[in-house]
Amino acid sequence: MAPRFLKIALDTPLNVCFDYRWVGVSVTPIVGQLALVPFGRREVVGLIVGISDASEVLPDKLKDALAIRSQLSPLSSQWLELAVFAADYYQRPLGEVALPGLPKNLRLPTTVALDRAIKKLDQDGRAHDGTPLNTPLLNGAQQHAADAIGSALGFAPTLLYGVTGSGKTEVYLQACAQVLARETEAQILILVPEINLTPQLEGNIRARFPGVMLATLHSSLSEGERMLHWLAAHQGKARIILGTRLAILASMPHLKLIVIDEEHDPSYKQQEGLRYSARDLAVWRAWQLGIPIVLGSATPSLESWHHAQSGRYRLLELRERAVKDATLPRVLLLDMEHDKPKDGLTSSLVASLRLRMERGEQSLLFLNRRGYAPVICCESCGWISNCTRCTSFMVLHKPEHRLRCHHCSLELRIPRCCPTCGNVDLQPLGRGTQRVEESLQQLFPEARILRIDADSTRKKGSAQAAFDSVHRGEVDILIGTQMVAKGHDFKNLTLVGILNPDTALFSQDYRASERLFAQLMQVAGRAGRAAPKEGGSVSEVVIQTRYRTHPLYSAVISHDYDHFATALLEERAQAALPPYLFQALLRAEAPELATAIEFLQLAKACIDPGGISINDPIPMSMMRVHNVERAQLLAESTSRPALQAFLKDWLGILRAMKSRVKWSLEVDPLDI
DNA sequence: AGCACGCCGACT
DNA sequence: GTCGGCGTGCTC
Repeated sequence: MAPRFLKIALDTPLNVCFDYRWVGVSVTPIVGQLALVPFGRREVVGLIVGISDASEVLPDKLKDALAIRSQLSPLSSQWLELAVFAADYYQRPLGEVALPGLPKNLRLPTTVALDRAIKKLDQDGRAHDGTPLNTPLLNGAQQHAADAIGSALGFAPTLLYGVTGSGKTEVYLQACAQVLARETEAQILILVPEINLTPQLEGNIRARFPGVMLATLHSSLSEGERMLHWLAAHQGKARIILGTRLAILASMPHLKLIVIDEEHDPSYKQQEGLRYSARDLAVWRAWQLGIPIVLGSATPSLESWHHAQSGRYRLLELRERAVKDATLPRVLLLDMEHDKPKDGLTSSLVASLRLRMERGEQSLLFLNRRGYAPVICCESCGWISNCTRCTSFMVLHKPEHRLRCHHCSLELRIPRCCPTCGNVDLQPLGRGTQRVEESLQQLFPEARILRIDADSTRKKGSAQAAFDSVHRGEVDILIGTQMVAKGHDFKNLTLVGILNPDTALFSQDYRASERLFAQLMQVAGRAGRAAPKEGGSVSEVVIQTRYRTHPLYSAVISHDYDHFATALLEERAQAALPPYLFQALLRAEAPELATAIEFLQLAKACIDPGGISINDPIPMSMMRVHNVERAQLLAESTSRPALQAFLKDWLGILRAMKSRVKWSLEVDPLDI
């Protein structure tokens, strides 16, 4: 038989596919299969994206492919199209999109792990019975939403806007039940921001659908588990796939519904490597497959809200809390100008905490700043603890007796005296969770206080243990960073105190207020999720602020996302900002800022921008990290296709420049 | 990105 | 005399 030529995508930054000869007779290659090939001096696994009788490559350069992974059914043409779309949209090589999403064990020269996983799945003779167990009764709004989602056919994007505690999860589950019942092979993808924060969801799904196989896909799986779960999804055996953003690139041949929980959450955006938005790719995938997709949130992203307002997405609303008699908490603003805080706590907040203590109820204090103090300073000469490698402060971590840079992880012992003037009196400035914990312990010596932040939960499983002890009622006052804001359903929590949100009000970043609002609503939503007890407290959220008249706080007080979002959208429209504008950010880094800026100037000058507006290069807001200096260049257009076409040409030129400067492009950047 | 080759500094 | 620093060049 004449040799066949395989076009293979490999995981390299080179923006091309590579041709190989296939001379095997017993195996006929198929597009979508994986193949082991020699590449330079190594052997790697690539994806067959084309097969033909001829190759443009000179015959003496061509090598033979070594093996085809024929025990694995080919990835579908639709999955391939998804990878091609993502590669084009984010301007990355196809192989860099298609291959890193596969389990590492699939990309090894040996197939033992694959063969083992296949065997294990073959032995699983589950009935695939989608009948739900113990389905709770929904309220009217929930039932309407579940029916609307569950019965939708074709591409039907829905924004499920439901206040915190309104029972969105139950709506998803009952919509899932309808889809599973209707189509015997249907698969459902449920995306969550971080799997660790929603361990109860996995349990809920298993309990509800004991007859169907559930596969989870997230970054903390072991390689063996990842292989097994990915394969279960690929073979169609897993009918519910629960995962984080990376799961959007899984192979699910019978995908019939996509659910994106907390769709506004920034963790759907990958912040390194291929900087994709799992939410956006999910919408594309639903469109491609012609299936319904639900985006759920109490504080939808402005992008999604905009689509709902314009009618592109269907809007479904849940305005009531699902638990009978549970109401949204009362929100109060504590004016720090009049009630001067001592150790970061106003007297009113302290009184509220005391009240909860007396009634045996739990309180939560939210401060989005870990460590003891964000900086220490010398009062006599003005020295402050700057990081020597970054444009940032070294944060005081008192328990460890260390100064730590949160950007490059540089650690120093706390200096005995000022490095410039020798003064021994170094003072912590500002406060983080550790310092608040210390003050609370002095204020309430008898209280059981627990701090939850990235530092207190470094060990694997310790976050879960901490949350469990809160649920068991072993904690009176919980203090934490945004880790405590999401998802948790604390039944006995009646007070949420928000310590220092003002800094985000006047940020340079135009998305800061959208994020702050979402965060405040989220953490406020931890309070009052159960019906109030006889003689118990009314659930309250208290916000310590110096700007009590700020419209953002007015919106939080009235739980009024609609008006707030509409006002923000109006501002964005007037200022010509996303979602009315599309952006791409070119970043460059070098030992010296000037080198990075120079490169970006060259990048700006090397092309006729046409209708695209290219700003001037500027240093990044965190200019230096780990002794690398960084700058950025923003390209904008009101037309997404125009921007896409421009980027394709631009990247071609930039790649051809072969500059020594390290650069990268981000499409639809979140942080500018 | 890997992984080689290649040409200059301090060490068993 | 070697080990090893990272510049630069290539991968069907």
